[in-house]
Amino acid sequence: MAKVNLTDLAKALNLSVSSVSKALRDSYEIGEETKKKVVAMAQEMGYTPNPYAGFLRNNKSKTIAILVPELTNNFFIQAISGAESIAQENNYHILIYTSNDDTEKEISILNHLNNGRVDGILMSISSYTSQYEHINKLIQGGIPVVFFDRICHEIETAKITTNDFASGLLASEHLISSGCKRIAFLSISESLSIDNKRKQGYLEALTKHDIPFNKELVVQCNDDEMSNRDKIKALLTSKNKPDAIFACVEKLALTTYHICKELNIKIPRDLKIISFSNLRTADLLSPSLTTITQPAFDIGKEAASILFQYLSKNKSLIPNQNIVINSELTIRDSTNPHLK
Amino acid sequence: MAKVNLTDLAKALNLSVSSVSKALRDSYEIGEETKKKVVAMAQEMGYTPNPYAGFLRNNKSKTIAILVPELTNNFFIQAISGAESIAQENNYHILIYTSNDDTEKEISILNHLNNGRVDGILMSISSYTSQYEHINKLIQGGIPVVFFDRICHEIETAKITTNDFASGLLASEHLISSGCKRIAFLSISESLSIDNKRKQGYLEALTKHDIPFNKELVVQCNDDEMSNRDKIKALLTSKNKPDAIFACVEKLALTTYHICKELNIKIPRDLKIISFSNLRTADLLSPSLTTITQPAFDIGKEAASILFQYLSKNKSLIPNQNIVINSELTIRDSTNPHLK
DNA sequence: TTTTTTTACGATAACGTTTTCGTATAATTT
DNA sequence: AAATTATACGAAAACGTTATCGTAAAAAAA
Repeated sequence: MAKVNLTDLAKALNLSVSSVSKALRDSYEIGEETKKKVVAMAQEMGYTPNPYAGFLRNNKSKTIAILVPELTNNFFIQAISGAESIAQENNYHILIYTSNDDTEKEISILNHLNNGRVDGILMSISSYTSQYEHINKLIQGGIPVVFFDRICHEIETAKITTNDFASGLLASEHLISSGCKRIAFLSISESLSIDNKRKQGYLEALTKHDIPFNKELVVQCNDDEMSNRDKIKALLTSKNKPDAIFACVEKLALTTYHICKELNIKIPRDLKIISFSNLRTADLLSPSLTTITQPAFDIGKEAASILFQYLSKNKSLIPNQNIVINSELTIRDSTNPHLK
Repeated sequence: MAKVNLTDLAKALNLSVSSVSKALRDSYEIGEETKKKVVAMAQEMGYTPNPYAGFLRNNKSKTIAILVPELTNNFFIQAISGAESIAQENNYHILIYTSNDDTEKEISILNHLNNGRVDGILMSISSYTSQYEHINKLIQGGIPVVFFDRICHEIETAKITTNDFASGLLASEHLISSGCKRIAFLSISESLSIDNKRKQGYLEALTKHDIPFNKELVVQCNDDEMSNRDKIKALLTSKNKPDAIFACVEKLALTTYHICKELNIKIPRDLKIISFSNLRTADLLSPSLTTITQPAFDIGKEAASILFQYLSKNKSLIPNQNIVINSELTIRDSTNPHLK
């Protein structure tokens, strides 16, 4: 059951390798009957082209990479799923990589991709990445990069995000309109663009409604679950504890839920919570969680579409552009002022 | 900024291409000083080997495929994450494919992979797959396949599962010991091995505890969310409605939760629920959900480990073996007999 | 010193495609 | 009938590696 290649086919057909190749690619140079014979024989002998030979010859791999900080994250997996759907349509293959939110690993992965293995890259940068040479190297080397969600402003290319500032403002105003006066903001990263924008929205809401900004109400979290627990617990047991929490990412809202359960803090009576989240069970939580839901699937689709659009044009330089797909506020019990 | 290849390097060093290649692969045929010079120059010129040239030459791609029915599924994504961690350790790359639980697509994807694009495949079969020629073709063609979770008994290779029968028995007995007498089983597929085994465990529990089997209490669901809703709703509003539900997969438990909310059925008072699930928010649901949690991450790790073990030995034929990693029962409120 | 062995490298084929170019035959035009 | 143009195919180079083999020069053994 040895693999059959073009040479085998050509011998069986008494044709040259080049003619067989052309026949299979439906070239005008080959007669109709010959084409049919070739296709039939290819079918019969179970011929499948060796992809790597073609990649080598054409310098194109029909493969893209998706790099995300983590896989077990509802947002990222939905975005990947969206990108995958577009990739299937375009007959592209997807290589998956995770950086574990580690800049070193991100650099290492991207460096390994800078060799023609992929035609393009879709990525969300790690929270701590602040130097971008490794990404610029790729683009200069002719491998287009499209950012989604955790984007990098400093690099000129396409960036797909949601309306983070407006959503941050909306979320905060929703809390304010629910009667909250001491709103805490749980941040996941000081350097991340999405985090900053959401925070800006939060600050804008405070200003707009004449609520004094209190530094202690901004809690700087990170990837360490344990340390986040401690920080949030400290916040919720402090003298001037907040009456509401705006979690920048889902994970922090869930941590808060756990802590509230532990400390017997009643949501929404004692504390209202809103969060950016793609949790499918938000409405089944106890209490159901008010969320800003990002269109993760569509963001992934859009990112992939843009990339393929330029790849099909053989344009590796994607002009700078910011594409924004709006999030949706879904009001549930965790911010309901009338609930005990 | 053209890509530099071995020829460029060789010219710059006044060496032959073959010597440069050997030097970079640390061959004993090359002198120490020369090696150093070559490595230094490679670094300086930013040489990265073209992977496809090597793949073509060596007939090895250091790439595996993972094929799952769906991505937006906690179990699969955790399993993929586990496999990915092992792949990173072994410097392997991962191509991701989804079949959308569609046998046709599964066949199409696997056929496209039967050409040396990947060195091996990790997969969970689609619910409806009942012919296995497309998989056998791969194995006979020298591409090893390892199954995880949704395995295929008919094919001789490594299969990683959890203890489905024992867990199904345990789950059912837990419901029985919580006082349930009319336990419904929500099945996701009649042909799926895991589904059958869990159901066998369920049946065994009934027999063991002298509970008569009632055909109407086995609800055959599928991938159509709407039709599942109807079926479960019909079940819960029928004359002989159940006092407990054992959901074979997470999705069906969540659908049941939604329906109960809608119909105002109180869990666990009116209906107890247990489910196979990898939901991270199971303990935050209203009420918290009693689960059989599969070691998804470990299953993925194990599947990848087995595959790499044979790939590194250049053995493409993996002997038949069933590896079982046990699930864990976590008792929560949804099956608590003392709760109102 | 002569012979053998080791060391260090180069030439070349091969992996399986795709594509450019050349050309014999057949078809068409003058 | 002669000249031109399609038509249908083959030869060969190229993509960038790796590995086999051959061989000078240097080192070791005789």
